[in-house]
Parts: sequence; C-alpha cells; structure tokens
Amino acid sequence: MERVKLIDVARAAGVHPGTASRALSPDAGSLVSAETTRRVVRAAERLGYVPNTLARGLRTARSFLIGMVVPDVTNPLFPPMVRGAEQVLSRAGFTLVLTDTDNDAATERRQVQQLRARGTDGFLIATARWEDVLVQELADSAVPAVLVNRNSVPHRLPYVGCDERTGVAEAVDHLVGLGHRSIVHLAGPQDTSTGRERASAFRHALRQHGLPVGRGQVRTCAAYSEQAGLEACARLLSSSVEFTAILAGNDLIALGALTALVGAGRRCPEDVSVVGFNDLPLVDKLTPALTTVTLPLHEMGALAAQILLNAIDDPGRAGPVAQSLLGVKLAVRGSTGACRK
Amino acid sequence: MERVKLIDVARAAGVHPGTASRALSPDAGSLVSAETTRRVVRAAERLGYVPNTLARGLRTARSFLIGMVVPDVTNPLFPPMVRGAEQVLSRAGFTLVLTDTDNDAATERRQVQQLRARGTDGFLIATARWEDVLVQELADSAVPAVLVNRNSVPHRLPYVGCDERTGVAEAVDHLVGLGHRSIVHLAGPQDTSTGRERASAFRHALRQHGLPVGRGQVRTCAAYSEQAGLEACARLLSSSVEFTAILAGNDLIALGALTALVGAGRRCPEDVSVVGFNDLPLVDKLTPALTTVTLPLHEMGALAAQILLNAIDDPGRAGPVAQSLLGVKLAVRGSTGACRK
DNA sequence: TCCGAGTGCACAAACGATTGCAGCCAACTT
DNA sequence: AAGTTGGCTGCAATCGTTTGTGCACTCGGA
Repeated sequence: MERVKLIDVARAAGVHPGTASRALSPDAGSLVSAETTRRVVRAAERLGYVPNTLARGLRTARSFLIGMVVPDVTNPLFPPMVRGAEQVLSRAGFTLVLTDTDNDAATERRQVQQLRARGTDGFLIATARWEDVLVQELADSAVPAVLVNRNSVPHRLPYVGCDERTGVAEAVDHLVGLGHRSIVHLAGPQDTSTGRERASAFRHALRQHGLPVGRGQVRTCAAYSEQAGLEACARLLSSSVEFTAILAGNDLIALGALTALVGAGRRCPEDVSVVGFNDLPLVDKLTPALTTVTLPLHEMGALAAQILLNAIDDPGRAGPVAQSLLGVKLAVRGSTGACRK
Repeated sequence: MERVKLIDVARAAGVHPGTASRALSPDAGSLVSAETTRRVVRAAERLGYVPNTLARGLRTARSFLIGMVVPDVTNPLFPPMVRGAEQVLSRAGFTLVLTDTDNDAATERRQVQQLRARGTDGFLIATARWEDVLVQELADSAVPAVLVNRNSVPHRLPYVGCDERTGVAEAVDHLVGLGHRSIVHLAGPQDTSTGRERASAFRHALRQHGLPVGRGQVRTCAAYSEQAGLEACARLLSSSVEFTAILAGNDLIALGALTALVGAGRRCPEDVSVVGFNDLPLVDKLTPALTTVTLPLHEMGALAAQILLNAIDDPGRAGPVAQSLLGVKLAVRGSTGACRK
C-alpha cells in the first residue's frame, strides 16, 4: 500500500495539485471556492491522505519539531515537565523531540546540532548552567528557545521557573516556627540558577529572622544527587558546626543527608529536622515522610511550551525578556518537628 | 548568518554539488578521487556545513527518526528504557522522538499517525495491549517496529521483554521458603501481556509447590496504579479469603496494598508479607523496604533499539520473530518475613 | 598513432509539497 | 455591448539532497 500523495488527491478531485494544496490549507481561506474545497477535502478523506511533513518542511522552512533538552530523564523532576510541554505542543500540531544529554556538554552540543539540522522550530532547555555556551549560542541565533526550570546568566531568552525564594522563605519560616535557630543549608551546585537562588534566598531568610549566617552554614554539594548529599552531610557532621535543622537543595540531597544522619546516630525529626525541595514521588511515603517544597512541574512545562509557541508565531514580539515564576507550596510532613534544644 | 548548503561547499571546493555529495557520503568510496574528496571535506569543515536532514530525508525516504511510544513518562518504569534506547539510537545517528499517549488509544493513534507522516523509520512500542489494533496495523505495514516491555497477541513483530515467569517463580519460592502457604496475587490488568504472564506464572509456581489455587486467590486490578492496588486489596480484605502474603502485579499495586493493609490494622511484614515488581526508585527506602523483582530496564530499551536498527538496515532478514527475554533478579528486603501462622 | 577500457566528474531529474504569477471566465459597470 | 474587475484555478519554480546516466579525459596496449 503506497502512501497517497497530494497529486493523487488532486487527480481524484479533478483539480491541479496546487489547488488541492490551497484547499487543504486553512489559511488560504478565500483563494479556493467552497465547492472545490469540499470536493478536495472529501477526496483527501476518502483516500486517507496524510501530507508528507518532510516535503512540507523543506518548502516552508518549518519542521513543526520542538527539541526539549534535559540532563537526565530518569530524574523524576523532568518527566512531568516533559508531559506538560508535550500536551501543549501536540495540541498545536508540533512534535516534541526529547534529548537526554546525560549531563554531558559534548553530548548536548551534538544533540542540538542534529536537531538544528532538522530545522527544529524551537528549543526548550532544561539543562542550563549559570554560564552556558549553548544558551549563549541559542540566544544569539535566530531559532526561538525558552529556558525552563534552570535559568542562566542574563541573556535574551525567556525563562520559566518557579518562585524559589518564596519556597525557601516558607521552609525557613516553618523551621523557625518550630523553634529551630541553627539551620544549615546543603546547597545544590552553584553553577545552576536553582542552586544559587536557593542559597541566596536561604541567607536572606535567615537574616529576616535576625539569625546570623555563620561560616560553614551553607555547604555546596557537588551535584543534585543522593551521593553528593550524603558526602556533604558527612562533612558537616564531622565539622564543629552545631545544627538542629537542614534545608536541602533538593530531595535527593535530603535523602543522602538522611542516610548520613542515621549513620551518625542522629534521628530525624527528633534530633534534626530535614526539609527537601521538589517533592519527588514516594518521598511522602518514607519514614519519616519528607517535608519538602512542591513545584508545579507540569505547569512549568506547559507554560514554557506556550511561550515558545508564541515566540515562534510572532518572532517580532521578542520585546522584553519574559520571566515567569510559578508559585510553590511547602508540604509539611514528618521529617520536621519542634526543636528540642 | 545563513545556513551553509551543499552547493556552497561545492562552489568553495570548485566541484559540482553532486560530486560534493558523493565525496561527503562514506559509502560512495571510489566514485570520487581521494584528492577531490579531501578538498570537499576540507571546504565542508571550513564552512561548517551541516546537511539538511529534511532534504536528505525527502530524497532518500529515510528520516533517521525513531518513534518511541510510552503510556506515561512520569511512570518511573519508562525513563530508563527511554534512556537505554536513546543512547543506542543516537550513536547510530538516529533521533528518538518520545510520545506519551497518556494511556489513551485515540491520542496514540494521532501521535503515531503524525510520526508516520514524518517518515519515521521505525517504532518502539511500550504501550502494547494484548489485543491491540495499532500493533496489528504496524505489523501489517512496512515500517519496522519492536515491542518492548509489553507483548501482544502473536503477530510478526519482535519483542523485547524480561523473564516474567522466572521473576514470579523466584518471588513465590522466596515466600514459600519463608513458610507462607496462603499467597494471593494482585494481578495487573489482563489486557497487558505482563499482567497475564505474571498471573499465569503465579498459578504455575503455586502448583509447583503443591499448593492449591483457590477461588479469589488471583485478583485483577483495574490498572497498574496505587489506587487500583488499594481498591483490590481492600476488596480482598473484606472477603473471606485468608492470606499471609501478597504478590503484587507491580510496585505501585504493592504500595496501594500496603496502604490498605495499614488501614485494616495488618502489619507488614509481621502479619502479611508483600512482594512487588519493577523495583522503582525509592521503594528500597520505604519502611518496610519493599521486596521486589528488579528488571533490567535500561538494557531492555537498548536491546530493543538495537533490534530495531537491525530490522531497518536489513528488512529482508525478517525471518523468525525474535523474542528476547532478559533476566530479572529478586531483591529481598524488609517487606517479606517468616510466616507466623 | 589510434582504439578500448576505465576512472572521475558534471548534468539533471527526481523526492512531495507550497506559492507567486499569470490566465481564464463570469459578472458587473457604464 | 464592450470593457473592466475580481475571483479561482493552473502552471511552474522552488526548497536542499541524492543518484542514474553519460561525457570527457587519461592511460596502456597494439
């Protein structure tokens, strides 16, 4: 069974392929008579015509392809964003191409290169580093792109993220409300906007409560991973810093910290309270259930996709750089409790 | 900055575009002199030539696009498979397009339709139902496809899965070894191969141990979800069936069952042992840690991709339908313990 | 010196859709 | 009734590559 082409439809409807093309394309409204349009549409349906996207893309320089770049799909943070983005894009007739860079800059380059060769219409970037060559290149190029979840050093690309500062503030408020005075932050990597933002917000929140920010009270983890969290917390435990609560850079770091605490004979929440970030699946079922900041991941993906679509439709309206921050919510659970010291 | 085209390279090298094309394509080895090839390659590098995949695809009827269809990316079962597949495919110069059908047949049709319009070179299907129109259509069509994780009623498509039967057998052996005689199976949906296979293997394993399979001892859940597991387990608890152990169709069902057990005042593992399937992230950190069957998800994805690539390279060698089953491993943890009755 | 084989390259036709342009016919105006 | 307008449709070029065909040139042998 051969694929049916435009020319087949045209023949069946007794018109020229060009006319058939116009009849089937919605924007050419009045260029074709209603009667002819009807005949063509009917023929197309009868034959099961599906336009060849490659050919169309070649001619129109539009591929209807959107590339989404994530560092690691197996990190549960990303699938909901992917999902949100895909729903918006596919409704608009675009196809989402997901690429996993495995946290590797070289892989990322290669993937993006390949996608651009396909005439990809736009990019959703979730891998941004604070100083990121790729982001810079995309900002300089003509192809629209939107950063999501992680921002980058000021540039001309729109960004969709969430309100990290308020999330951190609520977490700190919560801990202080429980009586904690010695709170430590196990920060995420400082070459990511989330890592920087949360650390900065942490310092700010402490000051708001009139608490001093001592040396060694903000400790940077090597990565957003359980292992890195464990190591950072182990170093913390073997230092002279006193603390009754930990604000982790994200849930994975929190998990690592919990392991380290258990290893050191400290109980949670009796001895140390722990707050995470992201609300990954199942962290609410742990013992103790993790208190954490919930992010609207699905909405972030959807909104980023929407903004990208707008930018594609109307490249002129670049205007002011859009920064969209979505609201977050603190989920209070078992891993935080009243300070006993 | 305009994209540099083949004709630019040809001009720079002082040859005809056709010649340049041959010089840059590796298979046309001797059709072009070494000297000319060198000149063309150098020019291409100097200008930063990147071939237009659309144009190439249009001419060669090859898109170097592979579609992977999953029911729900946010289910942690799939990302590792996606990752494994992508690594293999991207190494071979293919781009993976992920589509999430949201467990909806209509969405699935639309997505696959759209991908075929793009001239997708092959499909990896992880959504197969036992009787699946889409699978049947793909099997009848000319485009290569490989089923992964879930099989379908006999057809002519290769399948990559894992050795469910052995996994179930090991789980049952383990439970019987702990002294359990009354084991219940909360089976997954019976319109999936995994659901059927595991249920059938469960019955078989019980018989191997000389245990009768009574009525109500295999209960089908409406979905592979926590909610469905909770409901099925609640029904079980309110029935007259006695049991000291549960083999769940997968981890989500196991989680639901655990919740239901707690609600009914039964402790795990003291009163009831529970075994899951899949070994999702974090289930090893629950209290109790879930005993479950570990699947080589990454390898499944990679192998499926490899088989698909072979099928694309050499469509003739369809030959016998390949069924590849990868080995599984039982991870014994805290949710199973000695029978006390 | 001339011919046959063989190599290396240029030419142009595809692939399938879109779109500017031109022509045709009908209807309307004067 | 002839001219003009305007609405539809057909024609053909075009997007950037690949590839079948054929020409020209070289080289070796007779």
